[in-house]
Amino acid sequence: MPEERKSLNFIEQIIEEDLANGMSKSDLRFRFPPEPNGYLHIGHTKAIGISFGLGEYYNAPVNLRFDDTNPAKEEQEYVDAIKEDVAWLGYKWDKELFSSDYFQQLYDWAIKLIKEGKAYVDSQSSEAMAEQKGTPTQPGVDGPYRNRSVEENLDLFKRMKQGEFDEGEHILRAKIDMQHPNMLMRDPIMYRILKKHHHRTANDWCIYPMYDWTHGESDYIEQISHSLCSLEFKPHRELYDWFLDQVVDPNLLRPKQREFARLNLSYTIMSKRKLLQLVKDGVVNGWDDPRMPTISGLRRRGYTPNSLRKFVETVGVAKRDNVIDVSLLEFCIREDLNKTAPRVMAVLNPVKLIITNYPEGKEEWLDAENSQEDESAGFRKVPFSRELYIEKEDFKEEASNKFFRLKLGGEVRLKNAYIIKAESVVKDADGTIKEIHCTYSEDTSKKVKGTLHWVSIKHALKVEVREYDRLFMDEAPDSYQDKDFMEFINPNSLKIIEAFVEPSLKEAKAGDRFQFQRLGYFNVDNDATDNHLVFNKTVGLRDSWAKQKPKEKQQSKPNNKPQQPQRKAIDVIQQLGKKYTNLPEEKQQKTKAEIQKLAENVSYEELSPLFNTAEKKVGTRMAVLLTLGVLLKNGLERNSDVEAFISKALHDKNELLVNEAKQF
RNA sequence: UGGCCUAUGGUGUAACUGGCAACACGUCUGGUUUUGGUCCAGAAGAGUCUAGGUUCGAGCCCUAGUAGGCCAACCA
Repeated sequence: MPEERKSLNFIEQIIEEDLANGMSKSDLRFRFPPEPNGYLHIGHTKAIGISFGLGEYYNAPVNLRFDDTNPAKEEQEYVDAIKEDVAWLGYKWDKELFSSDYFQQLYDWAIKLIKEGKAYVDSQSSEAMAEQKGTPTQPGVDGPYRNRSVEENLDLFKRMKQGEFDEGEHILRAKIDMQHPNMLMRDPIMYRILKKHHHRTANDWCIYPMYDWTHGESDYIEQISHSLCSLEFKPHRELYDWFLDQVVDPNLLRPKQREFARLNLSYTIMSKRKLLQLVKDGVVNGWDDPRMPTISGLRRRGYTPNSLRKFVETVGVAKRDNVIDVSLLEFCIREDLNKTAPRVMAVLNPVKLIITNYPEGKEEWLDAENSQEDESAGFRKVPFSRELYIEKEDFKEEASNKFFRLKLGGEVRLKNAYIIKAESVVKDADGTIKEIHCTYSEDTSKKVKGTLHWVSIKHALKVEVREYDRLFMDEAPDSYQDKDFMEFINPNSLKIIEAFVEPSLKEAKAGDRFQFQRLGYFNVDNDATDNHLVFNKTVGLRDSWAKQKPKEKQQSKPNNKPQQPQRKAIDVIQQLGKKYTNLPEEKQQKTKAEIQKLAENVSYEELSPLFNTAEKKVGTRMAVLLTLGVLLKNGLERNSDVEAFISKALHDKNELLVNEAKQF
């Protein structure tokens, strides 16, 4: 197999290098370390995809480790939700672990550090310590307790553990360097007193280790080879390494922290704190509200694990800040559902249609294809009768011939059924259309441009449909320092309507996904009951008609815009010039002729700014020179700028340029 | 008066470690179609933040700028 060389992202490259440098493949081990203080969102999906993806790729174990060092915020509910989400995405963790499993080991190591004079108990207020810490631009100063004796530190720390002090009275700090340029190295806190119930260790502890002290050591205990996290932890790496230095056994594997850019999605927010606010303020109905960017929200909305995995894979891994367009997410779910979702007919915004030449009381059960993308999906029966619902949007009394749908006197195909012709409408006093009267023909072989979906009124099921729009109206709602993200909430993000669906949907179960033909993908919400179906709109179909409509309006106005603004000759010349020097000679000649031809349409005013082109852009200067030649031939007078440009070309190192300049 | 990171079409990532900038989404044409969907064919759009330098040759290496991000929680 000629094995197409797949390009590796920078993390994969690091791993490949480590492997090349002697690390054994069997030493590879990863971890996903969520804090159980909220639900996972789509940003976490990226982190999960990276670490678990690497695990799958290298057939290496991946631990699910809950980083639970802050009993004030963490709850069992979140642990359960996180496990459910990771499993739902289709990943299998090796071990389910908790940082709290390591509290004793961490404590023992802390004692060791104290004994070695590398940690001390500080007894100041947090304000005093903050002041001594300095700022990013100013070094810190040593505090008064920095040089306590080992004995005193040991005594104090043990008494902290025994609960002799109140919260805030003492903390344990690493003794590093208060003047360090990296603020995290200015004697970071290792332990604080927290007299809180912990979801796992209950009241066993009243001192809890901080993130930095816990994380690297946990990685080390688990022998994680590559500890991957997001970019904001980059400055922590130095401290991560320092803490590791204090305890590592050179015979054991030493974990390596590497950082990637987190995922951002347009028109949404990704902060757990802000997501929690949406839940608490009742803006949404819980963490799994289908408008939420949480994994549980997307699941309820109808997204598939596959689509999400494909999405994070497509997005890639790098180190620069990014904002992914939601359209990519939508593409991924459409792509997946197009292949897998059975098609059905549903009318969301009905208008009554009567087929006047169809016998009253007659009904037929017609064959309908379940999926044109999947032959094995087979057929089902849909009932047809004299009175139907179609979408209001699908009918106009009059319309241009760009409108493929039904209009008076026009013909259209009813999906899976007959061709009908609109004859007349019945309106109420306001002029609202109440009924459309049609005739039908049983000849279905005729070619007509439009095909409409429909349901038989008599047989249709009345259901609830929840249509969602983006939760925020701004592309980056939490990017403003002077505005709160809540200001951008879209008041119309949820629309609940009553709709009619074909009777085959009667037995649909929560979670089932369908394509409502010509409309979009929908799934059955958990709120559905046996006699009240509820559907969520996952995503609409691509709609090139919706895109055209605004254009149609514009066309009614006097249309005097040039269709395609002709590109300026000078721009084309610049473009040709770019590659000039790299071209083989034959092509150069061709390009040269092209430039000279275009030059006829260039003015001096357009050309002169290009005299300042950077020296190394030889190609562009070449093109400018050629153009200048044409202008001079056509009677342009030489001025000092022109002379200077030519002379500079004459003295260039590039032979081509010099030769050309010699022509002048 | 700091430290660290980043800079490639509208967006996101590539470019075999120096050889005429590729892929996906999006946009626009055209074709097929009992979904204005899917599918198929094609197009436009970046000379790689700027300025120097090294080189026959630079997105890639060097120097100096510029812009953006992160760092001052007893959060993770």
